[in-house]
Amino acid sequence: MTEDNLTHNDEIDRVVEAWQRELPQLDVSPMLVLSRVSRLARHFERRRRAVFSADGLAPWEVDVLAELRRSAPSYELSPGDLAHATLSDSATMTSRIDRLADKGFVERYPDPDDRRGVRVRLCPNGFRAVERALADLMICEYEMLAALTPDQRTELGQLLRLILVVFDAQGRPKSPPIGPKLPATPSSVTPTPGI
Amino acid sequence: MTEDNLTHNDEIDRVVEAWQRELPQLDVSPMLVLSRVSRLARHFERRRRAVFSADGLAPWEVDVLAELRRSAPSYELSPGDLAHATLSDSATMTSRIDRLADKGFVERYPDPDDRRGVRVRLCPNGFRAVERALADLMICEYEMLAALTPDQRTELGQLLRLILVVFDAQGRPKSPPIGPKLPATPSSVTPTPGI
DNA sequence: CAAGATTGATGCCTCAATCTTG
DNA sequence: CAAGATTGAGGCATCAATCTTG
Repeated sequence: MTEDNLTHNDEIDRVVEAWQRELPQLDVSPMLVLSRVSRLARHFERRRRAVFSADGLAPWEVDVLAELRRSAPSYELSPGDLAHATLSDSATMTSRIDRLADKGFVERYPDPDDRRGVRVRLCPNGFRAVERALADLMICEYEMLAALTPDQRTELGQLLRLILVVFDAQGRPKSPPIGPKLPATPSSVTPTPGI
Repeated sequence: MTEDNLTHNDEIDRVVEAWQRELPQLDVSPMLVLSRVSRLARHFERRRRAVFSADGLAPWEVDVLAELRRSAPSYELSPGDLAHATLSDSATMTSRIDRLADKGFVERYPDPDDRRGVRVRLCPNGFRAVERALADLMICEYEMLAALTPDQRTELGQLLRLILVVFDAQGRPKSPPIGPKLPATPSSVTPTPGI
């Protein structure tokens, strides 16, 4: 019965097949890439949560600490930098820094060059935590890619980059890089950024 | 022109380069795949939010309604089915169904075959909403993949499936497929599901 | 006014019970 | 006891408004 020839294997294959049956006039083939990306990201996030919980950390904590760790040798960034780097809201970052400071992982101090600004510095405590978490994470990630050959991993990374480059290149504007783009009523917005 | 050095282009290239500088002893190459997946998923989620907001819908609403829409011809599923299909918590699904029922998109009624169970049925209201949202989403997704040739899209989908199959195949057990154990010592776990 | 950061309100998700039924 | 669904508590994110400084 279920002896399909290699083509119908994961959940997305079944989803796309169902859409083609229900809405034959709609081309849902982009799902074969993007729904898989979403779904895989959710699985990955669950793994990250499990791995980090062994160290008493949450994924968002590692995200922030890792950003600071990589900013060596100063080990400090502004909240705005952190928000942009982690693709999160500015208000979210304020809250995150509060909690990380409470745990002694980072400390805040006023930016000497700009009185509006703040600098967030990584404490030794956070330094050790993030390095341990990262090592654990790499073991987990390595396992997740076990089904791929080295060449396939390289190829997969390159293909994903082709899509990401569009976002990260024009990524400077903190506003959503591309507007809602003609859903039903283009309400006089979105000057059509050149893709 | 852009033929030779297209190696350092997206954010993940810079991240990996920084880690190799800071922690040369740690192999972070899995990030070239998995960090890109995560990051792309976040970008994608933002787009989805923007697209659906034009229809007055949230991404999680479309997720649930789409699952019901594809369950034709009955157009009904149990909360547990929906939770599993959308990779979300059982409690989350209860809350979602509450809110969708308030909006008249779905309705709940007791399972005639199992008095513990509940059936969730798609209302005409939700039927129309999800079909419109899906059409808008496909336009958005198509644009996001514009940088790829058809062959590249196919290839990318296949490579992602190789990873997903491992999750979706053994996905039956509701417990996290792999325990939070072994942060440092790969002792005896990971039964290596035979692809 | 614009940029940077913060605050409070609101909404959604996760987790640990709890209740009912098989 | 196990499965299915629900509840309430707590945590985190998002949004709009605010305050300060360039």
